Amino acid sequence: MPELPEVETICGWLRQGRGEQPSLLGKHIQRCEVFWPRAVAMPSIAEFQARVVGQVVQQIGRRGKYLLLCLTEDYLLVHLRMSGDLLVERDELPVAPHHRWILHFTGGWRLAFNDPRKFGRAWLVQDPHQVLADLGPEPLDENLTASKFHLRLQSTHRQLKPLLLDQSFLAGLGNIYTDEALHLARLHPLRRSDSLDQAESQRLLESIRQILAQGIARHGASIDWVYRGGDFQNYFRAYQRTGQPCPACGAPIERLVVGQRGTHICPVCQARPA
DNA sequence: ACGAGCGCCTGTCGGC
DNA sequence: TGCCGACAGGCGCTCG
Repeated sequence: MPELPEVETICGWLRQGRGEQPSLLGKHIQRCEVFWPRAVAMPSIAEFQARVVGQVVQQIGRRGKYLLLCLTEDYLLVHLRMSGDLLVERDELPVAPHHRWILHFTGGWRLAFNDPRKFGRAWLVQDPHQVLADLGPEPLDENLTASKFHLRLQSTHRQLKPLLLDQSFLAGLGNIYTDEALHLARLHPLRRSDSLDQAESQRLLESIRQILAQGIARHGASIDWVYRGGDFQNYFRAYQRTGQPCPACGAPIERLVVGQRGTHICPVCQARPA
């Protein structure tokens, strides 16, 4: 499920708690179970389990689509990929069907990584840079100015959509928020990045930020069978709205495939490049 | 440098 | 009803 707003939402819930669920800050890891070994990318399962036990959660953050738990001695990084979720739940509950690993805390709570499609991964490392080194800038970071963003776009000759999905160009956008941002910016996903003028680049950056801010404010999108509590799916402009009217001009939204990803555009607002 | 194709996985949905 | 292909919020790899 996870793009930047969903990961940011989960990050906030882990940090601040949610309803009955407590914050994980200060929680002491007592035991660790792994049910799907490939869900742990690094280190070995044995070392992962041995090292994580006894550590305390000190900080919780996000970088791109990665969740970062800063522990006493190590960092636990989690990437949810397509279907992953992190759940804080009572330790006496039965293990749900798609739980891939569980951290048991003292005090009767646990953190479960649930992931039907098994694409998600966790890393336990001393230095997060080992995993995050190739990530591009955070789109919401004010240090990313419109002129810097324009220069980054000019530095390559790629289709806008695959470029925005490239995490080394910009960290955090996925298929939903890319389609939404391109629609808001009135830019066709096949436009070449170095064809944008200064004003278009600025419009794109502002659109990305506006869409991400809305997504975060709505606690992300909840679609398909995975429900997590966000409702941004009710405000989609283009994504998965094939045939429905464009909110700006009323023309029917079209679906095409760009870079092997389903892509949704308004054929009127987002003019196809020559 | 860039993009297509494919693998990794499970589940859902629409068509026949 | 049952089967089958298309598709799904991601990303790393190979190949041209």
